[in-house]
Amino acid sequence: MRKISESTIHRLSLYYRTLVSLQRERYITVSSRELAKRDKLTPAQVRKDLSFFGSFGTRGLGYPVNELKDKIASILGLNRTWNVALVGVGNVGSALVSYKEFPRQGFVIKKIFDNDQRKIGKNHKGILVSDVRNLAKELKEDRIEIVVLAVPASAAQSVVDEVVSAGVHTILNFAPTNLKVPDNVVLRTVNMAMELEHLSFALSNRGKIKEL
Amino acid sequence: MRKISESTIHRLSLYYRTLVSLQRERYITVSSRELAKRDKLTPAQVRKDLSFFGSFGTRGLGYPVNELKDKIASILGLNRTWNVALVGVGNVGSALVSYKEFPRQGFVIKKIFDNDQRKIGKNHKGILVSDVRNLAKELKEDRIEIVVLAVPASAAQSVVDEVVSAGVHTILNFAPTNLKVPDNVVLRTVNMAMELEHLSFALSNRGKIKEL
DNA sequence: AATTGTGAAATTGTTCACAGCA
DNA sequence: TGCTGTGAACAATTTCACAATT
Repeated sequence: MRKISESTIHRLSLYYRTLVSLQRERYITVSSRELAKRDKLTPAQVRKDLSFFGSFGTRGLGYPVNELKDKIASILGLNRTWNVALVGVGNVGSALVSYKEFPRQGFVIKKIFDNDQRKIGKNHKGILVSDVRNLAKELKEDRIEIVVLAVPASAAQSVVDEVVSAGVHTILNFAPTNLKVPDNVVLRTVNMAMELEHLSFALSNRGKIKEL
Repeated sequence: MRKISESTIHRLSLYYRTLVSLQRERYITVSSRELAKRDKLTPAQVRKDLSFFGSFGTRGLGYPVNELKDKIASILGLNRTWNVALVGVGNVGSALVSYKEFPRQGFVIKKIFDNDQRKIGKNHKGILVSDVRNLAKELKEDRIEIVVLAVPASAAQSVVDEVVSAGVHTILNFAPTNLKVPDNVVLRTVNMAMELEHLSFALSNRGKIKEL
């Protein structure tokens, strides 16, 4: 099977959301043209993306919404639940605990860690905050598969090192810092300042930007 | 001038951060090799990117850290401040108000809006929360240039419509929904569930992913 | 000697255009 | 007829490789 690029995965995520909407709107089938329109892509792109995974469409008719949604869910790993741990329950961490899309898509926060004695032992949405000193032990005990990092930049690298050594190889980082991880670790960093920089770039360079 | 692609802007943001670090580490010059290493890119890529904007480097020596940082700051529009308004001060909004990177990079939250009477009039980090019913008027009065949207998905489209009609054409959206905007509006959406989907995809398809 | 700047080559990603099927 | 699936054409991006410069 040909490898799938980052941008294809991103588009699959878009298709997934659009298919959920179409399902709510009682669509039975959908054409590549309609999918493309809703996600601001071209019909050819949609067909190319989907043809990666087999022939789901019916010529003349389009794609069956339910089936396609389930197929994409399964490709994205959304047809099951994932054990997630959150490290750092400050401003960003608290927002993430309440983020309803996570459980909806199967991302279940099983553990919360912090290093602040005032927070440890407290309850966040039904989850007791653990002492980060027990991080490695508890990550293993609870078979955590994904760690979400919402600690200050200064603490991020040492937490990552411990997470990795505890055997968790999939990390979503919200700390605004570059982290070093071994090659076998999948690390994604979300940096909100960098998102704003795209906008200030666009404002500063109206017309020079190629695509949104 | 050739147009700059999305991914080039993203890399410029990376370089900017790395140059800030290098400055703190008292580097005077830096080679494309060192920059590439820190940002997990290739030296050729770094040189190609930077050569877009002129010849800053010195052959045999590398790039002057301070000058290059300032140059990239100016390309990204970070050499000035931007008036930002936040709409929605729930979990995500509260986190954004406290996000220290924003003011550091010149993104100054001048106004906060909400539709919850219990929140209106209250103070968030020194900013009074305004009634969202006055949105258009106050966006204009305060010459807001960027709006950050942190409202529930169900409210997002109507807020966007009002923001656009008030003349603000640059929006960062945290609501997990697809928004329609006119072509002249720059809209970026950050969807944390989609970020996690990349990770669940990676976990489900170890080996099929092309790049991180 | 070290490192930039850059055309040319290689690779990757997107769109076209049409055969094939319901 | 309408729409998928896909090889081929095209476009964009990345990497190579080396002359130019300090």
